Order: sequence, then C-alpha cells, then structure tokens
Amino acid sequence: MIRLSRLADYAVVVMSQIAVAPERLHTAPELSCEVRLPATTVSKVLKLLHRSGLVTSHRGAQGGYAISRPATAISVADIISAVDGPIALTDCIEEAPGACDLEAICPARRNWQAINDAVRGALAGVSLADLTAPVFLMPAAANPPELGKTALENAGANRDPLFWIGIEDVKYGGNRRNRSLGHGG
Amino acid sequence: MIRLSRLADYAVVVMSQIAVAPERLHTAPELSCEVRLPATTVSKVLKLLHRSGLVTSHRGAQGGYAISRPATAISVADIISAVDGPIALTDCIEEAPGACDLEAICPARRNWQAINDAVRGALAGVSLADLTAPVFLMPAAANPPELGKTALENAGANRDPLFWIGIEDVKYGGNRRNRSLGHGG
DNA sequence: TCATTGCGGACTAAATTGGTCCTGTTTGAG
DNA sequence: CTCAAACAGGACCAATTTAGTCCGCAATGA
Repeated sequence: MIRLSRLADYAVVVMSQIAVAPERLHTAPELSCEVRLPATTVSKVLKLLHRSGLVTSHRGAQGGYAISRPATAISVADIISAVDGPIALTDCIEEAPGACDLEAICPARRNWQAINDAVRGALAGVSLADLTAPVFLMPAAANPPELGKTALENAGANRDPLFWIGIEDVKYGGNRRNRSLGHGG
Repeated sequence: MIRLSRLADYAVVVMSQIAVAPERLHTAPELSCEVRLPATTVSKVLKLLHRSGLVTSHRGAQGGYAISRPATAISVADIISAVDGPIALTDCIEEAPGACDLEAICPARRNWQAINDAVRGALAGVSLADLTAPVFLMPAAANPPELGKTALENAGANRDPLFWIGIEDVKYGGNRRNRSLGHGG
C-alpha cells in the first residue's frame, strides 16, 4: 500500500536524532535507547546509513556515528534509498533497460517513470533539517554524556527518555512492530 | 522500498485496458487474457475497483465491467487507494487520531503528514487518461467482440494478444510474479 | 432452465521483511 | 599489552504480509 518499510521509518527517526547534536558522536546503543528501538536493529540501520555516506563512523572505544553533512543537505529521499535501495514503485523502473521485453512498446513504463519521478521529487524536496525538532527525547544537549563513562552507561542515565516528557507507557503509531521492547544490551 | 503492491500495479494496467474501450463492457476473463494475468486475480482486482466505484458492473450473461467516469476524472491515486486502501506511508498517518500517545509531541508526525501529502499529490496529479495508450494489445476496437459469442469465446479469439505486436515469449518487468501464467478458463 | 457472469469471503502458499546473532576488526584506555 | 567498547558484515530464523486460488451464491439473459 505504498507503505514505507519499517527500516526506512526507523532510519528517518534515527537520523533526526543524530541531527539534534550534529557535532558529537552517537553510539548505536545510545541511539537505540533514545529512540526506543532494539539496539541490533538500530545498529543495522546505522550500518546502512553509513554505507550510503549519510553518517561517518568511528570504530573502537569512544567511537560512534556522526552526521556527514549538514541536515539541510540530506533529503528524506536520501535516507529512504540508503535503507531500501532506489525509490522504485515498480520493478521495471529499477531493472536494467532490456530486462523487460515489452519495454519499447509498453506505454505504462514511461508513465510509471513519470509517476515515480514525481514521488521521488516529493521525497527529495524534504530535508532532514525540515524535520527539525528532537524525537522522543529532549535535546541531547540537555543530557550531555558524562566524561569517564562509557556510551552505554551514559545511555543508561537516560534509560527512560520518555520520563523527560512525563510519559511512562506509550503506544506509538509509526511503523513499528515492537513498540516497547527492551533495548538492554 | 516504497514499492507499489502488485495488485495496485495490476489495477492500473487493467483500468488502462478498460479505458481503451470505455463504451463497452469488459468481462474479467477477457481482461485477464488481454493483460496476461490469471483470471482469478484480475477478477479480484475488478471487485476492488468496483467497490470504490471506479467501474460499474453488470451481472449475468453478457455482463461485465465498464468504466464509471471519464478517464480524465480518474487519478492513479484513486486506483491505488481502491486496491490498497488509503495512501499512507506510515501507520500513524492512517490510524485514527489518538492511536499514538506521542501524537501531540511527536514532531515526526506532522512532517510525515506533509511528506505523505506530497506523495499523494504526485499520484493524484496523474490521470488515467494520461496513461492513454493501450496496454499489451492493439486497441480493442481493432478486435471487436463478435455478437453471438460468449465473452470467453471472444477472448479466445484474441488469446495471444502479443501476437498482434509480433512478440511470442516475453518477460515483463512490472511488479508481476507470474509472468506468463495461464489465463485459460 | 442453464450457462455465463459478477460477488463475497475464506483459505493457502510464497515472498518479503524485520529482527537476532555470531564472528571479525579497529581503537582507545589503563 | 591487554581488554573492553564500539563498528562491520553477513547468515539466519521467524513473523507478517501479500498474492493467488477456490468455493458457494446470486443475478441475468438466451
């Protein structure tokens, strides 16, 4: 039903969260906690975002991910295609030319192309910066990680981010399957 | 991957086919043959299109489906939502207000709404008439059904529509799973 | 009266997706 | 030098979704 994949939804949320504090590194467990999604899943999303160059990564202790360019220079289309591959409403748009024998005579193809471009355009027109406000958590700056603690410990300090906005038990209508599953590590 | 469902893809193709001859009735088996999709599946699509009022139906012998309004007055968005339900990139757009506790404070929601509207707008901007040319078959007018024959028999006369354009064995890159499966009765 | 056609829904099978886990590799701190 | 923290990559499993089929019923016209 022209539904975004969950991973793409997650990716947008995670990127928004990173964009809140573009200057510092964010570890996967930390983001997992902030965004209330399983650490492994967040990790998977971050890997994909990294492969597409939307975030930079730093390995090792004190490592993490950072946003690679200004939020104004990253579109929703960028994020979605990083996770889900090229935006293509139908298979024949994605496949190499020649994959479909009806190509030359199929009028639907070039129309689908136009429709697809329109959709992609709509998504490319929205930048991450447009999704300004923090997600699920007060601005990270309000809870800066303490030096001398691991990222996980720091994340632990924020363990229930919804506390900050006074909500204990929530349902979320995004695209999530596991709504309040543990992000323990 | 923001992929259209196959049924939606089929629906667009079927509607295009009907629009080629807006004045007459089209039976499900006939369309199935023309469009090279299983009859049962085409039938399912037609039922959905009928429920949304995009086609009218006439039961009984010599029955069939006809387009309900000019092709210029039917958008791709209409067709997609007839088959797949409302166009909603994320669950929270579709759900009733209040379904998500984070609604009031979730900045993503109103942004998703905007993004969603943009996508829907793109799809609503393309009419069926824009997808003018016939699909997979020469215009039906070139092969008018013979009186005194059942729709199935008439469909049989056209049994291999690709004959008309000189292609025997094809692959199609749309969104189809069964590429050349039987549409026999 | 019967074949043809649409109607509605239940059921099944297959593809996709999401989520988990495991085994590296890199890096910094102690 | 060693260890733990963090990312990298990919294999794997399970749950969900989707598509496709099938069945019995209702309407209609020859």
